[in-house]
Amino acid sequence: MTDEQRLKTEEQIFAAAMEVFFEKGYYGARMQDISDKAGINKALLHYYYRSKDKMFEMVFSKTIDKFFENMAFTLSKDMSLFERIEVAVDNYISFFSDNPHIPVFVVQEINRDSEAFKKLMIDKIDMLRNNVMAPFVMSIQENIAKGVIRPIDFRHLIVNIVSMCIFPVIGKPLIQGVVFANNSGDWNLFIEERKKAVAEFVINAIKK
Amino acid sequence: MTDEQRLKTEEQIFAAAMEVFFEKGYYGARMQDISDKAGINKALLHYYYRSKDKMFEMVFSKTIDKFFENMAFTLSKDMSLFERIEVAVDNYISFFSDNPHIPVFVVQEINRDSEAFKKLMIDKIDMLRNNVMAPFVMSIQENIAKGVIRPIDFRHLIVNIVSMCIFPVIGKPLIQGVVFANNSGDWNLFIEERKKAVAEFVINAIKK
DNA sequence: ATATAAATTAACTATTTGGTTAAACCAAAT
DNA sequence: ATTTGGTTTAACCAAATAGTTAATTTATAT
Repeated sequence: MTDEQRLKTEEQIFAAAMEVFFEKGYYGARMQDISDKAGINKALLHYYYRSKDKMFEMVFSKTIDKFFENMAFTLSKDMSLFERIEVAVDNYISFFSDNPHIPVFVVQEINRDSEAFKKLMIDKIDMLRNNVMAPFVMSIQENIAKGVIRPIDFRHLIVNIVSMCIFPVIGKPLIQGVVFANNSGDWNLFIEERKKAVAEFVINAIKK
Repeated sequence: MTDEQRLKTEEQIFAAAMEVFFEKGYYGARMQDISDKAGINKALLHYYYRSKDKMFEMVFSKTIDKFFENMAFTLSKDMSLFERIEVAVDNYISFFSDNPHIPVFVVQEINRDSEAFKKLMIDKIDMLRNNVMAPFVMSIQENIAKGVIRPIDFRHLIVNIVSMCIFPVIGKPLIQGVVFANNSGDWNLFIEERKKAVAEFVINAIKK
């Protein structure tokens, strides 16, 4: 069996594992379901990934990486504060709604075992804080000093932005019920609109 | 055995079931854990609540009720739009942070079986829409007409408010990592601050 | 006090689940 | 052709799990 095929099998398993863990979470995921989805024998799961725990750990770790990479990507550019906000919001909403399982999965699992998550996060946190937080916070301070925006606690601002981008995806059934009365309306249109709506909302909230 | 004692047993079981389902979710909850926590024999669970499914259904239903009641409570008063926002935000943040397991549980379970949730919600949705949404939306339209606030899509406004109130609770480990660098700072203080910060943020965002 | 009905338990069952094992398979090297 | 080493599978195992049963205890009514 060639290297390509070996990798293919391993990757197929991993892809299947992601799907199942995303949909069912750690407790709900079944090794049998994963091997069925990958089209291989269940024993192969343990051949390539020793245990459910190890397998989950790799899926979770990779997902957190992807999550953080996306959080870090856009804000590292050199832009004005308002541009930064526009681009970040657009990027976050795109990412979350293109990968709707990820936010639900991440929220579920960081609350199931928050210590494991914090340990996992330690390595990536500095990158995020240096590349994203720091320049963003500096930009905020500058604009406050220049009198362009109101004085505001950057922690609340950041949490506000992320909340508005991420919650609609994880609260979709709730929002569809309350806002759309389950007529489901055009959810994709609603999310598309939010890219502009949220950015405007934030900028209006801080602009003097 | 007296009526009080009978009720006491049933209620103890229910309370234990809530705790375990809140903490572990449907898939992670174990009937044995629930009976241990209630201090009774496992068979009693089935004596009072036929199955895990039925028991979960009752816990979930009661939780959704509590959730919706809280969402509905404050906005039903007769206040100005800005007062409404202040009171609603204060109330939502208080409720969610006093019952931090509820938002995580609800988000987890509405995504696990969103159809079951929608069915459950149908009865309560009209109440919520009539008592909360309708007067709030009317107030928004009035204030737009009077030129007090910018024209804004009420759906996005509502989703924004709820997002900023609920997400910090369900994303706590993430936020603690990114914003507090896991020094955990004073989380309770941060949440307390948000009651004012979010209300101000929203009002500034819409005020002309 | 005794009969009756409800509450409670210990012990059990059937099924599911993560994980193992030994044999079969297959590709490449000799 | 045969050996060799990694890959894959069918069959199996032990523990866990939701649910059941039959017996015991407790409370209530007569």
